[in-house]
Amino acid sequence: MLDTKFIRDNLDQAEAALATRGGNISLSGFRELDIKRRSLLTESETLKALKNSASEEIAKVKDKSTVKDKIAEMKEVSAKIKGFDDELKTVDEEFSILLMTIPNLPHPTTPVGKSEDENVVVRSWGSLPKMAFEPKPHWDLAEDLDILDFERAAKITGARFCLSKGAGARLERALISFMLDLHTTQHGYTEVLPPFMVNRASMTGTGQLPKFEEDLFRLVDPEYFLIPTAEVPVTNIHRDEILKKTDLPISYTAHTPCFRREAGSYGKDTRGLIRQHQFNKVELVKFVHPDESQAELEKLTGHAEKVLQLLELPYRVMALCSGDIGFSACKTYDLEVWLPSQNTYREISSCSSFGDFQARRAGIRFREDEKSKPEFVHTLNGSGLAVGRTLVAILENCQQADGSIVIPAVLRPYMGGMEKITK
RNA sequence: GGAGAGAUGGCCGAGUAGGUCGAAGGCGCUCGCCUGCUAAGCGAGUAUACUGGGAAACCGGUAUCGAGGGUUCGAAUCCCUCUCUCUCCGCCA
Repeated sequence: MLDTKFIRDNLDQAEAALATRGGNISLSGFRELDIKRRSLLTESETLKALKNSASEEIAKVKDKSTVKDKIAEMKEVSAKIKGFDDELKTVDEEFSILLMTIPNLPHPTTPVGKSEDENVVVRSWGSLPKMAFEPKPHWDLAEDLDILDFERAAKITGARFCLSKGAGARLERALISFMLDLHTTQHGYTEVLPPFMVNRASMTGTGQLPKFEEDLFRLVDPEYFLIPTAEVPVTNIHRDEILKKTDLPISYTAHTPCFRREAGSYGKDTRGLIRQHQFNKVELVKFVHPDESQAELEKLTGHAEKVLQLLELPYRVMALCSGDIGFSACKTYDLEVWLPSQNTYREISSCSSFGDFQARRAGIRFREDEKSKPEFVHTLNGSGLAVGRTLVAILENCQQADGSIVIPAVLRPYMGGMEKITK
């Protein structure tokens, strides 16, 4: 959610910034509703002040029969107030829906561009594997090794689910442990294990609702949502709280499964593990002082990169352009890992700063010092990493001519010393 | 699933035959005084949001006693619905 006072005073500037996201985001309704809302508020509150002072007088009088006229008058005033308040409620709802559906303003350092084609390569790491054979896609490798079973998962549930088996299941578990251990012991994050279902208020706090309900799995009774990312429950840990400045920055890491409808992506990535309805992810979430958020984004991105470096997987860092960043984000770096079978880089982590956009929605604040008014913190998060896609990258990058997989050295302690996955 | 109890400010905790209660008191915290140091003591202050005025300091209005609705001139106090917490019973990983 944007700052209403800021938009009120800088409507053109805000509109211009939003225009760089593409689409037609008009703020014309904002001014109208804002004015209407405030004028109703003034009328209603003036009457309420009148009513309050009259009530006080009535209270002082012992013999109520002497204030009959006043009581009758106030009855009318109350009815008028009700009228204004009903109208105000309607306007407020409209106004808040409008505010909730306006995306964040891109950060000045976010490159301007229309689509993902205009994202900017910031840096690359590692050298691409040289294979003296045709690299196989991960689904063929996994099927030959009998470590992933898509067909049976489809039988159990449906399309876009996967059953991991044997060394595959263990490798996934190893990756999760490795990532969590790295972030908690080397990068200063606190591990949390949150609920995988959240309520509507939490989804609204981080920006998935009200606009993106069709992307979510929803339970009907009670109405809960399966989390599409740990960002949701973890950022909401501090919803409606005033944090101590000395507590900042707060850094959490969490492994959770993530659930996504993937509506509207029916044709894409239908084979393999790239796009699933359920996948594991280790998430990094930070609550920081507003002055630190850009520096913290660089740090957080570095923490995600470290995972790829230790796994010796080649990747590149992309700065997403204004047309490609997410709804709540003001700046985003994507990490893209090399996939030999596709001869391209694919997203494996997305690291974003949100400014005070989420904090304002979710009411997450801090005080600069004891006496000052609460201010909104800045929030950030990033994948560190998407586990399923990491598994894909390992299978594809570490494959051998005979179809076996050499396990990255850092994972071997988590695999009981196993060095290679073979038939 | 059944029975019962509860939800008040940073925390604890008063407040139900509706009226001067944004809310006693205590703790904590901040500032000042006192004290050789520490402890103790004394005094003052200490919620949030929206909104009007002001360059600002600040001043005014409104709302908020879990959430929403109702009764009333007036509700923390009465009525209804919902949410959450706790206790006991049942069931269960």
